[in-house]
Amino acid sequence: MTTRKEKIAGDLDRQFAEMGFAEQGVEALRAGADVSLRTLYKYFPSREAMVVGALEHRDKSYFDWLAGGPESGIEHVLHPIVRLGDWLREVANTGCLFLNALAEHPDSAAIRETVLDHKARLADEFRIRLQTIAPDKDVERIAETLFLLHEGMTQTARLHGRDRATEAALRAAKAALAAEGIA
Amino acid sequence: MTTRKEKIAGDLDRQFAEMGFAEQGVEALRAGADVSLRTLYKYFPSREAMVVGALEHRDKSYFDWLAGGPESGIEHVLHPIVRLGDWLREVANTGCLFLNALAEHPDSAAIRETVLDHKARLADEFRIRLQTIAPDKDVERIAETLFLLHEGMTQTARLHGRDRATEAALRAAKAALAAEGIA
DNA sequence: ACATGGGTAGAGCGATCATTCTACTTTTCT
DNA sequence: AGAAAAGTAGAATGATCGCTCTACCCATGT
Repeated sequence: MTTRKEKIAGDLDRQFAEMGFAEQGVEALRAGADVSLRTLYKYFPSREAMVVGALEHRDKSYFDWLAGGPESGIEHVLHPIVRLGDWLREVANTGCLFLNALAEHPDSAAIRETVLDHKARLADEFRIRLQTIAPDKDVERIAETLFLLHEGMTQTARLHGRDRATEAALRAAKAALAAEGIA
Repeated sequence: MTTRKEKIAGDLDRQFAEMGFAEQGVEALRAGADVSLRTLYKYFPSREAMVVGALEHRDKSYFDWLAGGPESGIEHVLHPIVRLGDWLREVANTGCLFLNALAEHPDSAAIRETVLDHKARLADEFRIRLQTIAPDKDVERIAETLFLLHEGMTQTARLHGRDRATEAALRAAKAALAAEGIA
């Protein structure tokens, strides 16, 4: 079951993603979530808390999105990049919500922490998957490369189109894995 | 010789880079550029024009920064990525000013155009360099990969540190070139 | 000498911002 | 049924925003 707070957080996520952070005043957020100002402030007592709430919602959504997929082989490792391609095609393609938030609020400690936490967990995702299929390799180093490709793909997609970006990232990932002796 | 407008644009660039776009009101920009409000508005008749001016200044700075370097071989192609590493170490490491601006002003046509123009020219930079050393290869496709690595490196640097990001990008670039038969 | 162009300082304007508050209604639980 | 909790609408507040305007200053060139 989803609580009211979670529902509102989802609405905030969607609105920040569609319209950016700067252009969305609290009144617009309220209208988009279809709640009263009082209720909105009850769950998210400041605009900063609304941003953090939206990011936490997006964090959950995205890791849910990555769940499943091949359990072994190189596909297991590449799966997050493939799923990012699906996300860009099916959900949204407006850059990284976390990095956009960081760009907009560079001196909010709470937002910064939420972003860094999400990105650290994403890097872990690649490490864990690599550890599963190639524990004898330099997992740390290869995971860093895959993480970099994931970030680059997100940004390139909004500039050059999703499909070109997805293809480039997957090709580069395979080349990087091959160079490390992972086929 | 640098005109007054160019000097102010440089100040705007620096301020947006250091403090982000959202937190900088026009009065703060004025103070940072050490001019009067009237003069600032004379050269940049709106806040949007100030953002565009800063981006155009950054565009020039960055392509100047990429100039020079090895004239042949794989180093010629990798040079922009090496120089990005220098930039992140010596100049600033706060993500991409252009993408940050786009995140902050998603529905300003002028800003969007300035950003897309810069990124298109950056992609061209890789194409031209590839054309020089490997005109028989699929320049378009390989350039896309290098562009993606450049973008990913910029974002990864502020999350995981410049040096790790630089190493990962260079390694991935070499692997991608090797996979295409460019040594 | 003095007009002119380009500069300064900073007050003022209307709009919008995040946030709080009052007053009322609906839902939920016992 | 009735109390308590949780919702609604939306006005009010004070701060800040982008931007304009007035009034004055100081170089420079003929």
